[in-house]
Amino acid sequence: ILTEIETAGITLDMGKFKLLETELSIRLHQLEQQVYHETKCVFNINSPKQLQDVLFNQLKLPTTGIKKNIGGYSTDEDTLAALAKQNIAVANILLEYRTLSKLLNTYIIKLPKLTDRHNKIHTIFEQALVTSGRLSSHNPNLQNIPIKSDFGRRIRQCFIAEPNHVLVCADYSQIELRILAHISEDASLINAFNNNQDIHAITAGEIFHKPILDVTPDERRYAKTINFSLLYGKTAYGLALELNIDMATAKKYIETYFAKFPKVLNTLENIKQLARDNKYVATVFGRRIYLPNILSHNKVIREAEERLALNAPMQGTSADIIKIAMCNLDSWLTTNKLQTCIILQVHDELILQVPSSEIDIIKANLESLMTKCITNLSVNLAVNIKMANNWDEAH
DNA sequence: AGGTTAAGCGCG
DNA sequence: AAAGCGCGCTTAACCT
Repeated sequence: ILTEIETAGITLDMGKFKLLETELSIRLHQLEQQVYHETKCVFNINSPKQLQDVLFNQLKLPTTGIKKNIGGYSTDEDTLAALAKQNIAVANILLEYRTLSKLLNTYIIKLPKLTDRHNKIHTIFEQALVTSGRLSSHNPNLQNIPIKSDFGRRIRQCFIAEPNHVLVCADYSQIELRILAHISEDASLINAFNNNQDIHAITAGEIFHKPILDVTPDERRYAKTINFSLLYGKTAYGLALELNIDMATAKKYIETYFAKFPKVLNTLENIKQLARDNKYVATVFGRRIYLPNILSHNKVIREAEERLALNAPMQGTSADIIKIAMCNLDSWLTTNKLQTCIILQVHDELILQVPSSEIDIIKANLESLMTKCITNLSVNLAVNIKMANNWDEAH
């Protein structure tokens, strides 16, 4: 078994990267000026220690409710966002500086230096490293290329197809929640997925006791957060923090959810009990994730292991499914003597580079290759497929 | 000079 | 006391 796979590579638009670098450097310089204007302090913004000193010792900003770490008060995103909410102008400037310097230093400056003579960049995937069974990407990591912000999307636009090719992006829709629906055998969840309904809106309808059509965007957002929380073993405390609501309300939402979907509650409790009994949990396909610390006398360690136990069957089964799909797709490409390459995998999505002449045959077969690669789930799988000349538009 | 840890943050 | 799972990368700070 190959544990380490070097990919065929994806082409970068070097010119676009250069333009982004110039633009971002200018913006970062402006932000530095603004930080000086607000603080009248000359210091290294990238130094957590110096920033902490400026914010809480020089400017004497309020420290109530601010997280602490070993060195004192934290200056992370949550902290700065909390300060921004109190109309502290420098906080917003620092937040933008953080985001942009991360993008510039980690991606825009580094990636173009790693290309080969064809302007292609190759990552290495490890197959047998991650606890849950996912792939791991390094040198460079191409599984954490930005997408969320505007500049992030512009970075993705720099990942392009070779001439006479397109990038095809195929991502599984809500795969971990579908696996939860399968494991819990909850009829209403399975039904919702099999009829391609909006799962977060349906959850919101149940939690807020109203018809799906009356669900507001905020209610849907809450439900979406709760749905994801289930997959990670999040507590009412964490939910309250994330949604910026009080803990009693958060607790009520979670209780209402479990009252409406009792089989999900049952499943999650079962998983924890199995973990304690066996010292492992398993994916739907029987692959085990061992949990040596599940009975630890240290509560912090034990509870962290419990959250891992809850998450591992869903994350692990999802990892199994996409690996099976990749194997099937690869042999299908080989038997049909196609030039299409699987060039990246990002946990629940595949990126293919497809010659123009093969677009039709890929269009006709990719969806069923990915959704029909397994037959033992009681819930359908769904994939979204898009194609374009760059990774942003294909996503 | 060179290695390691801590803080922080990019993605699913 | 802690509170959300899985990763890898960069910078500053610390250590030898």
